[in-house]
Amino acid sequence: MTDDSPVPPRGLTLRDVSEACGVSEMTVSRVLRDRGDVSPATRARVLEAAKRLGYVPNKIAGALASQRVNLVTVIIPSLSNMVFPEVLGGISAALEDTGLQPVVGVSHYAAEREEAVLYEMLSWRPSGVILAGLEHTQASRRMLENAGIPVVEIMDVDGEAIDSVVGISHQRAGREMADAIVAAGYRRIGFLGSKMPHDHRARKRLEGFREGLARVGIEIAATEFYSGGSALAKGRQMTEAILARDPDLDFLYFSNDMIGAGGLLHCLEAGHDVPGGIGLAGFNGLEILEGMPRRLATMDACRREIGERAARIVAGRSPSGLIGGERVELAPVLQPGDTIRPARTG
Amino acid sequence: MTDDSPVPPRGLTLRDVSEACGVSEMTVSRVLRDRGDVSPATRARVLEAAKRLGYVPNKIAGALASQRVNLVTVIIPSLSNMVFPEVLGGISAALEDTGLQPVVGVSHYAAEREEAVLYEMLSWRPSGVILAGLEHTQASRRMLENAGIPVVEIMDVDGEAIDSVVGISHQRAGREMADAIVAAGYRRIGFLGSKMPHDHRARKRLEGFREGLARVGIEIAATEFYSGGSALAKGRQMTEAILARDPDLDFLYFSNDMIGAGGLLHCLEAGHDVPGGIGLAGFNGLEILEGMPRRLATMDACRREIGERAARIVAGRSPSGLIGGERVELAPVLQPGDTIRPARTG
DNA sequence: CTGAAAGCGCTAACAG
DNA sequence: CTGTTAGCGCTTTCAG
Repeated sequence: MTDDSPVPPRGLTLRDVSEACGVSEMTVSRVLRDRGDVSPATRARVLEAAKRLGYVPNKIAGALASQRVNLVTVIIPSLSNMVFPEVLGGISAALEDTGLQPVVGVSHYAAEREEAVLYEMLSWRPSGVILAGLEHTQASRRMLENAGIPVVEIMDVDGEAIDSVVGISHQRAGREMADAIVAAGYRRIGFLGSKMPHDHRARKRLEGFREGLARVGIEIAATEFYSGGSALAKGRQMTEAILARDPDLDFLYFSNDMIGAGGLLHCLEAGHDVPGGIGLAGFNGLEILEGMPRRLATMDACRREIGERAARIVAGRSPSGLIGGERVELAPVLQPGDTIRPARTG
Repeated sequence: MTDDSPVPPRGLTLRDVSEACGVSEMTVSRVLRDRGDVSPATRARVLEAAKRLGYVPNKIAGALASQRVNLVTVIIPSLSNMVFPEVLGGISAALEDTGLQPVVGVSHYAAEREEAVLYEMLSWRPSGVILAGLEHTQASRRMLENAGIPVVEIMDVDGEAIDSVVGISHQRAGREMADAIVAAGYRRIGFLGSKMPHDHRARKRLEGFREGLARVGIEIAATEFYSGGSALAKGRQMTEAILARDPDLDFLYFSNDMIGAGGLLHCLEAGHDVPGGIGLAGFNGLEILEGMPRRLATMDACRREIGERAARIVAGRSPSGLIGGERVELAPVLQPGDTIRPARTG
């Protein structure tokens, strides 16, 4: 613990290293950044001195001088929804050996909050921005347009992008789910979701879902919304409530897998015939579903791939070779699981 | 989209604002930072110009000049374990109006990775560091000791701290769980956990647990470990496996709530008598447990409070008024739920 | 209340 | 291969 090396309490500088090894600051800098040719001998001396002193370069000064910052701003709505940590996983993986580092901000599904976080983060002059959704404040859009760096909006492709976009169409996802449900012969359908007016993607799924049903002349028969609390518990309670109010429902579409899993648990306990008497489906393809008594029908939102593709665009490693303005629409796949009966044929 | 305001593609400077409003750079800077007295008139002119141009201050330059950075480095092992996002929630909340901003790094439970992330982040000269655990590489410790900023190690108090520490004793948590299980009359006990040699807290809980049982002459009768995959599914499979191997077990202690929940689901489906024939307990007090068919016994790890207390120390707002070297040990509370029978009395 | 000068610690761009 | 000279955009400090 007590350490006799002459380390100042704070902030060693290049100069300290330079003096410690008798090499110019410039050459020390070169060695430490692995730039330009330096003789092996001086190189070794520099590294030894830097290590001995415990020198940590000051990126603030470096960034100011070089006008280059290896940071990528990532703004997501929430960390408690497992969806976003998974996207982050994809981003981190793709950025791994690009020298870029993701820095995460959270908007809590509020555009104003997003604006504040964005402002704060842009003031560090990152080399790129990845942010969820296409809905932002006017000010946010202006900042992003003027930042002069790659901007990738992720998760959703239903709308107009600022620069590049990587995601899925939630409207289509909703529509396809409706099609599958109808094809399986279900007719009296309930929808359960969260009371989040600012979760645009959930809203779009619901719109697409309504539209899909409308095509065959069906309307949603009942809805139930929640806010706050344990999603699993809420799913359970909402399911009980909606079925109490409307026992004739033959399908429940949940806006996310967690409440869907809660609904599934309720139905099984209540002795409902799943998927014969009543079908169930969620959305996201969360890993947690794998441990449930039955596999809930769901639709994979391609979370990890979205993160990877977005990161590659920011890193300028997109296979397209484009410099911005890219549009990548991924196709979520329906995973019917065990809670939706096979489609009727003929 | 097309915007006729004369915004350069990148990086407006104070000078631009200064010229646009005919006020010295210095005064513009004062207005924008809300420092020093400025006449309302000039103040208004400056703000107007800054807003019109869409000026975003350059924190890199500001930080270099002022030697002050409003960033707090937070390094956690993982984002996929819901425990850590919850800690982050506490940190964010406590930092809310301190002007400090958390910046998150992930170590993936690897000390070397932590060291790399720490080096990277310290090179931005943050005003404080919060990191999980007490086990770090030698180099990490040195960096932290020499950084000259508040360092708070969180989650765990069993070991020697670098500066401040906020957490619980996982050894004691394990011991107390053992006591409760023994008091309830269970005798043939199995342990199920993850194969993570670098999850020191899980290891310490197991040690404490063993010790608690040893006091009354009991040894763990069977163990099962997993790695990777859906924790819920793994919990289910492991439980089935351990009970197949050793049907006489009357209690299963899971190293985390997720596998515990999986175990619970298995036991209920298999028709085991819970908690009469077999008791179950997890660890963490995760929210997801609330939606399960039964409330799994668990122990709250005080995640949010840990985050809050750590952040307050970094922000210099600790009620103790101390400047570092603080030690806060929180007491996790056993939540017996429905899966451990009442303690035998007499 | 406002401005001018002098750096913060590093790196780009040139010389040797 | 190595060193010198200017800044990067802002804030500190000190004069008005």
